[in-house]
Amino acid sequence: MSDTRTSTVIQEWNTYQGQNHNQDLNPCISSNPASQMTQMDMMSYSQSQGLVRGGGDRMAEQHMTGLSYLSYGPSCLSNTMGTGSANHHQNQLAAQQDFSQFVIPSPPMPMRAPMTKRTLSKDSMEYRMRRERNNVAVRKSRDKARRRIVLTQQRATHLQEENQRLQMRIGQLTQELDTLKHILSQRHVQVKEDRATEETGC
Amino acid sequence: MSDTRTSTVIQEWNTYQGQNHNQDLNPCISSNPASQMTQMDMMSYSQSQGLVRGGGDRMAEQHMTGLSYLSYGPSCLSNTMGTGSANHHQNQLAAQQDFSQFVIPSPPMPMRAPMTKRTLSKDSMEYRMRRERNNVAVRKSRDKARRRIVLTQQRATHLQEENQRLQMRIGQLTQELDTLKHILSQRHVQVKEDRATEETGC
DNA sequence: TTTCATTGCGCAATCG
DNA sequence: CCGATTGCGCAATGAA
Repeated sequence: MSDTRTSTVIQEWNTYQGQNHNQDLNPCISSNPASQMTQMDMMSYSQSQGLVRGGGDRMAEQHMTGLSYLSYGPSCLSNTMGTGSANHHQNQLAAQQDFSQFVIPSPPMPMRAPMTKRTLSKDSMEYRMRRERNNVAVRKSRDKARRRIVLTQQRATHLQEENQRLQMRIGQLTQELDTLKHILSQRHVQVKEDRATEETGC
Repeated sequence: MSDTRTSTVIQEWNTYQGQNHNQDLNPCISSNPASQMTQMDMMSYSQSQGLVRGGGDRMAEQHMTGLSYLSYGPSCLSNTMGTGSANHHQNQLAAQQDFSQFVIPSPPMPMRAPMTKRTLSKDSMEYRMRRERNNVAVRKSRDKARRRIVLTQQRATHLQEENQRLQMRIGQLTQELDTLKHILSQRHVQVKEDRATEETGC
């Protein structure tokens, strides 16, 4: 599943635009989030939702087998592209590079309206709320997974130890059993001898 | 470590920009993936190493506390923002909100030139190459982790079963031992009685 | 310093 | 519709 996409990403990066994105903490800026609103630029169009990216399109796009993406001119895409997630998916698709066939050929495709349902936006408070809740859930889920892994590991270790104790115990019991069996066999001989003596004696 | 960032994210989202990103697997494309990556992954790219990659900037950026980024005009930043990762770090730091003290006060800080070395990428082929190699490494590492987890789970299950078998074996041996001990004790009594009889008989 | 390996994290798609 | 999971890419960090 994961092997094929390696090189493909590379081509996609071409579509990237400058985006310095980031940086982590710039002291001045980060301090007051508000300041950054710089980005508004993006929202200028983004939430307009109907237009360019709205969440709606998101859904539509996904199932469109990437057709919608073809339309991306390097120009429009370039600046809106997200760094993180945006890429992955495209990569996977782009990797094969043979989308040309899909572009026109598909007739049966329903191709739903781009943003039928919601504004979904990126800018919407709604969106951020959802994202934040999901992030919390993700952290929770991962903590749980981590704990589970540790417990399983400990359980295995414990069982391994107990196992050795049991093996040892079995060794002891077997030994003891052998001893008793030997004694018993000796006893048996003794009895016979006694009887013989007994008879002779009389 | 992970607790504080919850709310902070919200503010950061302002910086977000649109990005449609997306899409996952195109049926046609995804078809052959997986297969082998397991072993070849390591060597596949490893040897390419010599050419482009500079790497230097990455380090620089990280530890510059973002100073170099300040130079970024809001304009360029706004649209270029990455969706995914860029945020986190900001969050973590932003959460503390007391960076103002660091901004000016730190005199000893070397503060290297903003973009002295390289264009800093994002657009650079170099950057993409590095990212892609890391993505491969990450997938490899996670597959490994997943396999390890499964194996540990199986090991635990196996040990548990063996454990039960051993317990049962111990039960059998103990039982057998008790039986023999009983028989022996009886024999002992028998011998005494015999002797008594013997004496009396004469 | 550079490379690969790990790890924490957010995003988006899916699953219950 | 919501939280839980999961695969994925990014960036920081560890180790060689």
